[in-house]
This record gives sequence, structure tokens and C-alpha cells, in this order.
Amino acid sequence: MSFSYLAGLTEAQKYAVTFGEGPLLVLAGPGSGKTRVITCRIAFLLEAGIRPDQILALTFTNKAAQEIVDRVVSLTGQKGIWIGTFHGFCARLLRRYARLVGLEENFTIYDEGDSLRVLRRAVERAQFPLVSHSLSDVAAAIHRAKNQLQLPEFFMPKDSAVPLELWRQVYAAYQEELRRQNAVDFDDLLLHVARILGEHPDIRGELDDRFRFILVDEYQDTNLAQYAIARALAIDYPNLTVTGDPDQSIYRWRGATLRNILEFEKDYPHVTVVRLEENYRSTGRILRVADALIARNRLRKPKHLFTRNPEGRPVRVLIFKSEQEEALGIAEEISRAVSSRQRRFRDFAVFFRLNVLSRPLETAFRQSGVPYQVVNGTEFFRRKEIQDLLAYLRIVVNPRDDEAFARICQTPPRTFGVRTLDRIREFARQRGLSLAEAIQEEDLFRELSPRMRKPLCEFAEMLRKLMEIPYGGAEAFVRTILDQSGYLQYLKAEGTPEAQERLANVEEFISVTRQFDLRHPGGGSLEQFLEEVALASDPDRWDETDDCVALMTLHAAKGLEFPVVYIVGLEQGLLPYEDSWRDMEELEEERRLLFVGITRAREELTLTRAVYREFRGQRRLTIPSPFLLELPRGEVEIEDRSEEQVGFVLEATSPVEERGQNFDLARGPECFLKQEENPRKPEGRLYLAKELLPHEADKSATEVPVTAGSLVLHVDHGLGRVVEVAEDEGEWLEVEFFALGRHLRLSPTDPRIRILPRKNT
DNA sequence: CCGGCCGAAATTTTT
DNA sequence: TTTCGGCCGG
Ligand SMILES: Nc1ncnc2c1ncn2[C@@H]1O[C@H](COP(=O)(O)OP(=O)(O)OP(=O)(O)O)[C@@H](O)[C@H]1O
Repeated sequence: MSFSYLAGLTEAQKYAVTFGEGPLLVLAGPGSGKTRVITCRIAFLLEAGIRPDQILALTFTNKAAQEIVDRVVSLTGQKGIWIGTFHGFCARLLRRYARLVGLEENFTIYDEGDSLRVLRRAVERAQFPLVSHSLSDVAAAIHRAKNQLQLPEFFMPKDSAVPLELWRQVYAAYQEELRRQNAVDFDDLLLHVARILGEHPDIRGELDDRFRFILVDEYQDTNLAQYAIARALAIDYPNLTVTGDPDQSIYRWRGATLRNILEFEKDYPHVTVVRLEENYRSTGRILRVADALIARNRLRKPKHLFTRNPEGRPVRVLIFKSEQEEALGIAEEISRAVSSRQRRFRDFAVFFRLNVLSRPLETAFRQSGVPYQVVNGTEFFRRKEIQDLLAYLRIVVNPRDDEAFARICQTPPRTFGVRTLDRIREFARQRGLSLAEAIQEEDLFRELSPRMRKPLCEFAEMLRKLMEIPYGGAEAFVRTILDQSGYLQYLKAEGTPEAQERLANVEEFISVTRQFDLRHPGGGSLEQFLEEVALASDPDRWDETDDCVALMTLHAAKGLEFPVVYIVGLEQGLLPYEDSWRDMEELEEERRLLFVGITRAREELTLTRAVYREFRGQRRLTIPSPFLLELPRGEVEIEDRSEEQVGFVLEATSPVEERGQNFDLARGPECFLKQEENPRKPEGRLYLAKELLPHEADKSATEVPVTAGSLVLHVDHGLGRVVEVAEDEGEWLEVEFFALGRHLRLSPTDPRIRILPRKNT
């Protein structure tokens, strides 16, 4: 009982940490200590006498949750708070209240693959035509609906050639199929819980009473369903603390909405808003680069952020010839820094927009003897052999899991295949049975060719045996399964190099089960194991105490920090991704993504790009990311290591400069985009969130007038300048593309171009 | 009714 | 360059 950690906090942080009862909104920039506030606040509440099980903390990844727990334990010695991701928390609740939504406690959590297979059958059954919409369109529509808490009856997909009634039928059929299989998809975890809380006031009241203090980190990336859940639990005891940074919202595509911040203020009119303005993480230079970049976003309110950290070294932009050289260049720098004992491997992180970009890095790191970890915990579990293995476990826990049944039927290969499986499905559907039940039925064999009888009976027998395996820890169980199912034998018999790799993965899977057993000394159930696997987040399996370089996507980097950061692939089409720049909101999310990456760096930051990059086996010339042009020239050091005379080199010695006319060379890239005057907010600590968020009106202020001299960015040809505009302004533009060396006549509404705002307009 | 071969497409980020 | 789906021979 010391409260000693309070001494290490700023006044603003201390205010938030020691805030008593009532709603609290902490809106602050990167590295300002939001997570620290959450952690210390939990410790504070515990020391103030709140029981651990009355505290609920919701984080973005399991890893983040674990870190907070460890820290809280080291500060207070107390355990037993409720902490996890929204999905994890909801799964836990749903186990308890499963019956209320037609499920049983042992329900399975389906991943996207399983969900899509279920949906495919729902689409067939509802006779939904997959003409104007693909299966994944339907999946996306349902996903959106669920995140908006829309049930099938209220499903309102945006206008489509398909009648509304049909949409509702597919959605309903999909839900019915999931329920039949005693399964949920990811979104159902939230939807079902939100529904239970909404429809059962007694349960809501009981849980509200139970969770006296609720804290949500990374609040800017919550969706409507998540907010509804947090809100429902904080009505009688409105002690809800949320922390977030609108500039770090990078999951809009998954339903996250900043509206939640505004809703929060509406639902809790007496909310206290705390701003943290001091960054403790990055050097002055890194922070200024980050700030200049994010200032380009229009749908944003400016935020004041300063640091007392040293200026540090300049941010670098490195240009390489190819992705191989990019990767090797980074590997060499890391090697050098480590061998000269300036750094350790674990001081470094490399971020990329797309997972595939890790490939060349991995190759180069292996070649250079640089140890690394790819931080993608979920990918491992998506491998076929792992999914197969998991299917064996799943069917034992939930025999109604038809997706697992279907997988098991197919690997190892048995003497019956998909066709027979379809027949069994049909039979099962007619009688309302699960597949596992169906193959026990004598009647089934009358509908199948007699040849199928023997293999099916053998299969049924194997299943029965699996079900009877006594459970004594996950590892022992999986070993038995591997043996009895014949899976291990099947892989060994293959003998191909791929099979070897699969065997290695199976080995690794066993070690995952071993770690699970160790983590749960009392004996974690199989159900629990499957849930952990299903809800794993990418950084979970990353061990930061291991001395190696961390490789991860920009998304996975959220919330982390490293002394030295590299961000690769700053190219049009990668970052910003594809055609996201056509839509301002999407482009701004891409910019925020880069902003998140930049602000992970404590001391050194390097952005890189390659002049050529291999794409689908083709070597292609790349276009630099327009974001590079948005970095303040005075703060960055550009170094061209490509030795290439071709390509779009907008930095340093560019064809743009040679042609000069319209460019203000002194101001460098600054002249490309208009710098918005960001009015500073009056000093003080307490603000309304409204002031920190964009006004609706800002969104319409995006029309850019086009005249001769306007700059145009083309998706294929890069930068150009308008030389002539049609009499009737809407008709055409004559654009001179610098890298192309000639004029093109384009429509001003051509989706491939974007008109850049001019200076002083 | 099954597995293998060949041609065309490749649409991110993740709980 | 890889992966998936469709078609055909056993
Ligand atoms: N008052 C403080 N004194 C010293 N260091 C601090 C203080 N507050 C925060 N820090 C340090 O600053 C870094 C960033 O803190 P934290 O991760 O909590 O910030 P954050 O606002 O959650 O960041 P982000 O939003 O970028 O993820 C951490 O290394 C933390 O230890």
C-alpha cells in the first residue's frame, strides 16, 4: 500500500489515475502515457480497496492485457481483475449465458474459413444469387450488420440489386446454421452478448453491479457493438474510463468508429475529459515528422504534443533498388549496430503494410545471420495441418461442429469424399441431426452406395474412440489424438519436403499445447485451449525478451514501442494501399497507419522504399508513396542507394525539380499539399471531446479547384501538372506527366487521378 | 465417385 | 510466383 508509482506521473496523468467515480475520457496523442494511465489507475483502484473482480479492463490484444496484468501485479501484488479483449471477455460471458441465445456452453468459435463455409451453404439454401455479389460481399455485409448490432429482421444492406427480403433470409439462414452447429462467428461473440444485455435487464443489472470500474484502452478502435456492451455495463455504476487517440484509429474497415467518442459524451454528459500533451517516447525529430504527417488529415482536430526528450538523429528516407536490397540494407545496418555493441537485436523492429512484405526481409535476415521473429501469432493457426488438428479437438468438445467433422473426413484421405459428405449432410439436415450423429444412423446407409458402409463405420468407430480419450492436459490429449486418428502416420508416410514442414509445424503445435498446460497448472480444459487459439491476437506469441528483431505489420505494431524502427515499402499501392487514395477517408486511415508506425520509434526512424518491386512474379517500377512528400524536408535525410536513373524519384534529384516551374524548391515537398493552418486550442487541461474531433462540415470541404498549373497525382504515371483546362471545366484536362514526358488528356473525374490542392489557394 | 492436372486469377490490414 | 477452381481420366 504505497501509491509510490504516482510519483512517476505528470499532473495530468495523476489526475486521471486518481480520478474517483464517474465517466472519464482520456484523449491523447501517441506515447503520452495512456496505457500507463490505465495500468496505474487499476493499481490505484485496488489500493483504494476496490476488489479485483470488480474491475474490468478491455484491451486490444491479449498481449496488451497480459502486460497490464504483470505490471499491476508488480505494483500491488493483487491478481484476479477481469482483463482481456472484448472478444475474450464476451466469450467468457457467453459461456455462462449461452442458453439464452440458443447455444450450449461448449459452443465453438468459428474462424473466417469456417464461417465462410457455413455462409456458402446458407446462400445456397436461401437461393441468394451470387451474381451481383460474391460470397465475400455477403460475408462483409453480414459482418457490418453485426457490428452495428443489426439482427436479420432489421438487416439494412445498402441498396443492391438483390431484394432486401433475400438479404434477410441469407443472414437468418446463416445464423440458424451456426446455431444448429452450436457455433458462433467472431462478431456473434459481441452481438449475442450485446443482445443478452439488452434483452435481460436483470442480467445487465447484475453485471453492472459486479463490474464497478470498467476501463477501455485503444477506445478509438472500438465498434458500435463494443461500445454498446461497455455502456450497458456502466449505467448504474457509470465508472467507465476510456483512453484513445483519434489519430491512431486504424480499424475503420472493421467497423471501428470515432462516433463512439461522441456517443460517449452524449451518454455521459458529465464526462471529464483529460488530455495528455507530453510525449515520453520519441525524440523531438521523430515527433515533428509524425506531427507534420498527421497534420495533412483534414478530418481531424489538431492536437498539441511536445516532448522533453532529446532532438535525436534525423529521420531517414532510404531508397533502394529492389526489395532484396532494401531488406539486405536493413539487415546490414542492424548487424553493424549490434556488432559494434551500440544496440541489441531486440532494439529493432521492421514494419510493413502487408504480410507478404516480410518474405524478402526474412530471407535477407537469414542470410545476414540476424535473428528475427515474425510477429503474426494468428497465421500459424491458419495452416492446414494445424486447422486439421484443431478440428479433431473441436469435434471432441462440440460434437455438433459439422465444419470440424467435414475437415476430419478429408484428412487423412479416406475412401469417401465430398460427394458422400454432401449426402450425409442432406440426410442430417432432413432429420435435424449433426453429421456426427448422422453416421451412427442405420438409415443413412440405405441412401448411400453399399461400398461406403465399411469406411463410414470405421470412421464412426474412430470418432467414438476419440470422444472417449480421457483428458489429462492439452499436450497429452493432442498426442493421443495424433496417434489414434492416424494423422501423424499419414504425414510421416508422405515423405515429401512439404510433409516434413508440416510435421515440424505439428511439433510446434504440441509445444503450444505444452505452454498452455504450463500456464494453467490447475489443468486448463480443452475448451479453454480452443478458445485461446480462436481468439489469439497477432502479438500474443511474440516474446520480447528474446534477443531478436521484430517483424510485423503496421497494424500489429499498435501500442508497442522500439528504440529503432524501420518502415519498408513506402510506395504507391502499398502505403497507401491500392486505390485507397481515391477515397479521402480511406486515404486518411492509411496516413494514420503510417503515423502509428512512426510514433512507435523511440530514438531512430528510417522509412524505406524500393525502385523496383516484384509483384506476382513481375518486376515492376514503383511510384513513391505520396506520404513521403508530406514529410517536412528540414527534418528528414534522404539517401538514394538505388543507383537508378529511371523511375519516379520525387525526392532529392527528381525530374520534377528539373522542370521546376511550379515548384517552390526552397520549401521542398511542402509545396505539394496545402498546409492547413491548425489553430491551437487554448491552454488548459480539460476539453470536450467534440473539440478534438472533426466536424461533419469538414468532410465536404474537399473540393479542389482545378486550373492550369494544378498538380495531379496519377496512379500509373505519378505526378503531373495541368497545362490546360477545357472551356467547359468538367470536360477534360490536359496534363503533363513529368515522368512520362508527354501530355495526356483526362477527365477531371477520372478515378485514377487526384488533384492536389495548391499552395495559397 | 475420386484424385490429379492444367489454366486463370491474384482484393490488405485482424479480433 | 502461388493458389484455387474446373474438368477429365481412372
Ligand atoms: N510520466 C511519465 N514519466 C516517464 N515515462 C513515461 C511517463 N508516462 C509514460 N511514460 C513512458 O512513455 C511511453 C509511452 O507510454 P504509453 O505506452 O502508456 O503511451 P500511450 O499513450 O499508450 O501510447 P500509444 O497511444 O502511442 O500506444 C512508455 O515507455 C511509458 O513508460
